[in-house]
Amino acid sequence: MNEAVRGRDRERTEAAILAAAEAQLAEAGFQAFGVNAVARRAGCDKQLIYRYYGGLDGLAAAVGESLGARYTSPPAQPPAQSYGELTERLLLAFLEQFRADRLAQRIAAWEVAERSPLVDKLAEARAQALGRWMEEARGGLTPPPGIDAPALNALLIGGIQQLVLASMTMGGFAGLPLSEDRNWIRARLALRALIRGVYRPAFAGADVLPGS
Amino acid sequence: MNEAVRGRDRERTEAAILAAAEAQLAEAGFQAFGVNAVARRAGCDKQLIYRYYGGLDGLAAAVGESLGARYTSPPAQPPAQSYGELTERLLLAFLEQFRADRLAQRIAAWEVAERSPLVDKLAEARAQALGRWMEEARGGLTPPPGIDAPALNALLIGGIQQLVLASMTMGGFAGLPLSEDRNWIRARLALRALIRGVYRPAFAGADVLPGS
DNA sequence: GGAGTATATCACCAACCAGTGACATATCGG
DNA sequence: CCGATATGTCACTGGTTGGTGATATACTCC
Repeated sequence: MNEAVRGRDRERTEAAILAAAEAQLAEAGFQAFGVNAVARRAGCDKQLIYRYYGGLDGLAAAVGESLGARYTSPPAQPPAQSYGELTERLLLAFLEQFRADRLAQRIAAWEVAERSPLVDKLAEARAQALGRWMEEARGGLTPPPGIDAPALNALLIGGIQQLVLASMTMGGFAGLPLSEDRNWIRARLALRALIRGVYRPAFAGADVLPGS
Repeated sequence: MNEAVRGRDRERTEAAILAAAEAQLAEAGFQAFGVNAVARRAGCDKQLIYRYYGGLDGLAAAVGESLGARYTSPPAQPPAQSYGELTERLLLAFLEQFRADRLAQRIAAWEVAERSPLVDKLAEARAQALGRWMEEARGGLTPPPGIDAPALNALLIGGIQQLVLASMTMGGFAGLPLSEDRNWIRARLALRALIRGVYRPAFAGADVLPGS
């Protein structure tokens, strides 16, 4: 993707750099996310990263902005009957979503590894996208009284993230070998059991476990 | 801690290097865990790291071995009446333990950031220590039928880890501002609610929440 | 005391990194 | 057509890293 290939087109070049940045972060991880590596991958000089994005920080901010579009609304479903049912659907969907999104995984790993203005922008973008995604699907439902939904969600979302992240690097977590699909089914069932346990007794149907 | 200070004493030097390694990893994180940094902190030449530990890998392995002693058994308590009660106690204790152990946090963050023989040794040591710790407290109790304890534990432990790690770097997680102590109480209550939800109905007493 | 060895330090290498100034060339407006 | 500007490339600095060979110094045993 050098000049000879694509001509002198700033827009195209900027797009190429942004794409290279996302690819580099997703495939090689945040440790290998540097000006040199991105420029190499984009097939242009690193100077352009400084000129067009003001350095790696600006580039990361651009990645963050382009991140919002990744969280597509879950496919239209019959509206949930209760907050518990909604939570179950959302968190199971989040598991699949997150498991399939290497870029989000890398950012999540980055968030817990280091604090820097660079990762702050990405983390904020990811958090907002996730927040919007959940808010959009909520449909006016509110948690039943006596239920601290934000705390419960934080714990469960965190558990999901940890399972996915650990499965990618260590192949499992806390004794669960998550390289095998059948153990992912166990994880989904456990997640469902936890959710149903706290949001009981308002549970009637929905015994189908998506993704299994 | 150079030669003039401590004399020529291999044992002492090795101990100094190991201590420096743990301190460096705990305080500065795995990104700053390198031969140069450890040697600087230990006040000796990095050559000694190669001579005595065979490089950074061996040093990491040594850190891992010395890691087992960090997980002290929880203070003797009246034996748990049920597996659910035991789980509640253990996971709440794990939260406090992990929150206070910067070294364990750094290793946990490392585990999800990178796969390398270096982190493998540390991760394995941490996993084994955690496993022993839980096994030791189990006291012959077995999960009730229909309960997938390993999967549940993995999810909940993962959630705890994620909350702690995210609170250290981002100051919160998924909308929970974990810089405030009162929100940590919410997290503990949510954890307890989740556990009690799945292990119901075998719950009678134990309404005191440790650490609040 | 003197030889030999263990211990510690120094000096250096090649590779990589972020960042910048100078230069070349294509494109567009007068 | 020619100059100005946008775009792209090159070359270099200063700094850090992991790793290694050579050297200096202290300790030990004969």
